[in-house]
Formats: sequence, C-alpha cells, structure tokens
Amino acid sequence: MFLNEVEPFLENKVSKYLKRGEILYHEGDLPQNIFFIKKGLVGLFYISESGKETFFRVFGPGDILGHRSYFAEEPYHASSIALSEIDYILVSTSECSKICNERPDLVMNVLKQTARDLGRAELRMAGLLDKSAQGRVSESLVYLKLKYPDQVWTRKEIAEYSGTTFETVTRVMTNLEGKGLIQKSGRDFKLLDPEKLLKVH
Amino acid sequence: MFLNEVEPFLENKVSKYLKRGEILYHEGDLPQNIFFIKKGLVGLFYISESGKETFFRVFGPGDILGHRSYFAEEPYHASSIALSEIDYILVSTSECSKICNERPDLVMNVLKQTARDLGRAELRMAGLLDKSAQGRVSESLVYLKLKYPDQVWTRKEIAEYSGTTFETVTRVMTNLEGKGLIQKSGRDFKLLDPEKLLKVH
DNA sequence: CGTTAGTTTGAGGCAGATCAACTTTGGTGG
DNA sequence: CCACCAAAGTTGATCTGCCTCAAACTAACG
Repeated sequence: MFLNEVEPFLENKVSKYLKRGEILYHEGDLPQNIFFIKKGLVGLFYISESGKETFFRVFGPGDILGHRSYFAEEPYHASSIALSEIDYILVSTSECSKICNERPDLVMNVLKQTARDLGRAELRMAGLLDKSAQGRVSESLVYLKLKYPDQVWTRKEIAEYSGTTFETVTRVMTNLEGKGLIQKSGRDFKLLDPEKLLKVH
Repeated sequence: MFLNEVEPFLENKVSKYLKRGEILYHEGDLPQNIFFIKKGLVGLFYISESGKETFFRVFGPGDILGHRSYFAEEPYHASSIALSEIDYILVSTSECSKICNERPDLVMNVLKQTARDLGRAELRMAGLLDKSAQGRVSESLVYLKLKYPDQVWTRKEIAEYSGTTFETVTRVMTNLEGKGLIQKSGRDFKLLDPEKLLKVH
C-alpha cells in the first residue's frame, strides 16, 4: 500500500515531523490512525514487565505502520519510536476503512506483507532457541546494515534486535572484526563480507 | 473464513483423512492448496538445520491452514503435522483466488487473523528472552490445555511450544503439581488453577 | 504381554547474562 | 573552534539457569 495510491482518498492529509527518540504511539493505545512514513526510520519496540526491551521491526520510507493493530482490532502490542528524524502522514481509521472498501487490491497487498512478517517473526523465534548469540548478532548486522546502510545503529539496538545484550554485541563485533568480516569505525561499522557473516555460527 | 462460506465456490471438494503423525505439507514446498480442518488438530512445526524443533501454531476444527504461504507468495516456512486423527478439505489456490475476488470480506477476516497471529508471535519471541523456562511452560500448559482440553499433549510438544526441552517440562510440571496448580495423571494432566499458573515466574 | 514411545530423575558443564570499572565518541554551547 | 560531558562503547570477572547426556522406569497399543 503506497501513499500515492491512497492519496486520492484523503480529505485532510496531516503531515508530521519527529526527532530521534520521540514516540509515534504507545503499547496499549487503541489505533486511531495509520502512519505512512515519508522520510527516516521508525522502530517497533516491546518493553516487558521486567524492563527488557525487544526490537520487533524496522520501518522506512514508503512503509506503513500501525496497520497490524488496526486490522487485528487490538490495542498496539508494542511502541513505535523514531530512529532518526522522520516525516510521516496520518491517515485516520475511518479513511482507512473507506480505502479498504474501495480498493480490495490494496488489502491483498497488506495481507501479503503481514503474512511475510508473520513468517519472519516465527523464524526469528526459532532462531532464538537454535542459534548462538554470535550467529544472531551476525545476522542482525547484515539485515540492519544492508537494508538501512545510512543508519548508525547503536549496540543496544542491535542487541534488542538480535535478542542479546549490548555487551555481547560488542564482544561479537570485536571478534568479527578480527576475522575480517566487518570494519568498525567509531560507533558505525561496515560489512566486509555479508555472505560469510550469514554463515557464522 | 469458514467452510460454509466458501463451499458455494468449490467445484470439486476433495475430502481427506490422516492419522496422528502424518504430514499435510513440508517446509519448502510451494502452496498448491489451502486446508480447511473439519475434525482433529494440526501442528505447525519448524525443524532447524541443527535438528531443533519449534512448535509455531495449533490449528483445530474450523481453522484454515497453509494460507500464510499462499498470501505471502512464499514456500511454506514450516511443516504441518496431524496431532490426532484429522478430517480436512483441500481448496486449490485457483479456487482461493476466485473466492478472494468475490468475497473481499473474507480476505479482511484472514487479514485480521494473520495480524493477530503476528502480534502473538512477536510477543512469544519477547517472552523467550524475558521469561524463565518455568514461566513459559506454565503459560503453554494453560494455552494448550484450555484451548484444546481433549488433546493429550506430550512433554515434547509442550517443550517445543514453550521453547524448552522435554526434561525441563517434566521438572516444571512436577514442581507445579507440588504447588497444587496442576494434577498429573498418566501422560495427561489437569489445570487446577489457570489464573495462578499465568502468574508463575 | 512384549515392544516402543514417552516420562522421570540425576549429575555436570557452559553460553551468555549480569555487574562493575573504565574509555571513547561526538554533539553542543560558550 | 574548542572544551566539556553525557551517552555510548569496551573489557574483565563472576555467576547461574537450563541444556545436555545418561540411565532407569512406565504407559499404552497392537
């Protein structure tokens, strides 16, 4: 579902801007809008009772956000936070349901994406049980950096995406640099051999 | 999406029967059909490279199966195996796409269910990082037995659902019986206090 | 009633979390 | 432009939950 496809249906297009660290919506809130990201990155995070954070998904330009809860008819199960400066557009749920009625093809698109996300989530879950911390961190480095090369990911974000701690991420990255698979530079890093990184156990 | 809703669209309704342990489809196969379960239970399992099994989802009478891959346009990411004697019906992908065109409301239903499954999968993932084995086993006992009271779940199945090992499940169950929260009887068990079980850490 | 799949219990080891102390980075405001 | 400092990163030491391996027991089905 792309912005230009739904724009004809929008009466009052509300544009917004946020800085890194600011929140689009909170876990537990009821979905009132769907978000179309025009610029920047957004992360979906869950904070458990004990305070442990988990990084579920990343959203970039062209992606929609908040649709899972809207279609599930549930409160948000996690909070979305700007990972950089972002521009986005709000679409109200009433406009959403209008669009869904008029354009069943767009609903099919969202279903396709959601079905892929579900598969991905389940395989990540299996990976937590099955793969070493080293393997999961390596995978996460490839995923995050290959898909979003301009973002400077913190060790904490990488840890929460891979299901480890930031200390473990540090140790793994030092180790991977020693093997010549990545190149650290300040807080950023470069992938030197993504293929081999995915084979790290 | 219910069978009686799609029956009008079916030209050749193929009914099938399987025994416990038999396979409906394998990971990696391309989706050729969607499955409507009439009787019995089916489990969706993933087997990792190292041989570790993870139990993703349970399907019972009235549920559909294989739709994730169909809508994602991907090969199956896991294998589905009969957990008991089952009766089900095959609906070909070509009939599926006909139904989706005619009945956008049914597509919305599938999207709702898939969105809920995605939320659930992500929260389970977070639980693996955050909760103790004891807590996860307790939750899984409540989920599996409350939703499917007639199924005799093996320790292995409970372990693969909760992300532990069958030895750990045994130990936790012995412990929970000592606390008066469950009652073991042979290979089966009863929930004595589901509320308290969900609070076990 | 024999056989196999499932369950129980114990002992031992280790990956990675946790805690702690120190260093580096890079944005910002004077 | 530089000095400052809070946020981010590094490194080491310790500790533990749960996995793994092993061996003996029990249920259920043909």
